[in-house]
Order: sequence, then C-alpha cells, then structure tokens
Amino acid sequence: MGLAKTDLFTNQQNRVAELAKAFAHPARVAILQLLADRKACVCGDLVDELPLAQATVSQHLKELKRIGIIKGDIDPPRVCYCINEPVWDEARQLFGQVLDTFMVGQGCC
Amino acid sequence: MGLAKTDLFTNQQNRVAELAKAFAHPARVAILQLLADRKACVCGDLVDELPLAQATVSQHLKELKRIGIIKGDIDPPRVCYCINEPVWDEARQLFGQVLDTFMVGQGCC
DNA sequence: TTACTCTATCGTAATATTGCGATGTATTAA
DNA sequence: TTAATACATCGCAATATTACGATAGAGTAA
Repeated sequence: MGLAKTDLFTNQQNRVAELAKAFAHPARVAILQLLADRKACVCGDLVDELPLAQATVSQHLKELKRIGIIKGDIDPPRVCYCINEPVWDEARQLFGQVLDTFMVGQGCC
Repeated sequence: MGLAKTDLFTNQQNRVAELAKAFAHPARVAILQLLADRKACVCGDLVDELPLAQATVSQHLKELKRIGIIKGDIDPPRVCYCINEPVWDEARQLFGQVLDTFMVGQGCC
C-alpha cells in the first residue's frame, strides 16, 4: 500500500519528492505558472483561468501551501496567493543538484 | 475522481507534470540518483540498495521507463538500466523553463 | 438587517499509486 | 535434463489523489 516510509530515504530524497509533487499535476503546474507570471495573485482569477471547479482549485492551492511553495496572505475579502520565494529557490537548487549529477554524453549502455 | 483531463492543459504543462512524477517519490529519486551516479546500472544492484521488495523496485522501474527518463537494455541474464539522456536533458530544460519564470526578489505580497 | 461575493471545507465517488507475495519467463550453470 | 538466478508480471490490499457539488464562514454592499 502507499506507505510513505519516509525514514527509509534521505532528507534530500524526501524533500525532492515532495517538491516534485508540486509540479506533478498539470493543474498545479498551471497554477504555479500563473503565480510566477504574477498576472494573477488572487484565487478568483485562478479559478477563471483553470478548467476546474472552485473546490478543486482550492484543494490544489491547499496542497501547494502545505508543501510550502506558495503562500496565501489574507487580504479580505480575498486571499492573495503568491510564490513563496525561499521554497521556490529551494526547488531550483534541489532539482539542479539532482539533475546535474548526470552529465549528458556519458551513457554506459 | 482522479481524471487526467490531459487535453485541458498545454503540452508543456502535461509534460512537466509527467516528468515531475518521475521525481515525486523518494524511492524513484533514489533510483534515479543511483543510475545518474553510474555506480549501478543493473536492477539487482538497485534492489540491494533500496529498502523495497524486488517487485516494488521493478514496478518503479517500469513507471520510469514509461515516462521515458530511463531505458532498459536487455543483456542476458541481466537488464541494464540507464538514464535516458535526451529525456533527462528535456527534464532539465523544462524544469528550468518553469522555475526561471519567477525571479526571486520580486514578490508582490 | 439582507443579499451578495469569495474562498475554505465537508462529504462522497472514482481512480491512481504504492507495496509485496506469488508466480511466470528466460537464461545460465551443473 | 534439473537447479539456480534475475527480473517481470499478476493479483490483491491499503492508501492517496483528484474532482466536484453542497455547504459553511467571513467579509462587503445595499
């Protein structure tokens, strides 16, 4: 079963996996792109841009917030969603670390 | 339900999501790191390195192969698993594209 | 106050993922 | 031939994810 034996892997591996989850669904990629482009920092706009129900978008936002890659500051009557810069940078660094361990052009097979 | 409305998103978004899935589980991160380090190109070695049953490792390898980020060439009595260089490079480019759309230091909130 | 807007959360259903034992298949070794 | 090895696949169970309608809560506008 989908047991997350998180203690069986390194902290780096677990964190990479968690950050990768943020990008592992096209809707979340779309959300992150919209926020990164800074054209829409408000959830209402996001719902308009996405082919998903409001409840579904809210759920994705919640998951992205749990991972930490976005943050939502309350500014009634809206919630301003933004990229969380430190975590975004962490993702860039970690993905870079993993992807750069392999240098293209040196296959063994 | 987990419907993958793949036609509702751009090709780029769908591909990013698929490639991210390759990294969205610590065991797969570990597998990819082992292959990228090139110290183990054979499934038997991989099973020894991972805290998972042989069937489970094989399943992860199958999924990684489906995504395309690794390839398995038969070399009886073993199967040689390796990073698939073009796709690895594609992942690097796509993640870079997405992650670089946001420049740290310009938050709106 | 009431009505309206915006977003979160609940409840539910469908599907996907993860994990492993058991079994199958192919090759090698004896 | 039989036995052993290496890996894939099957079948099942447990859990996670995705999606959405309905509802709740908080604020604004009238």
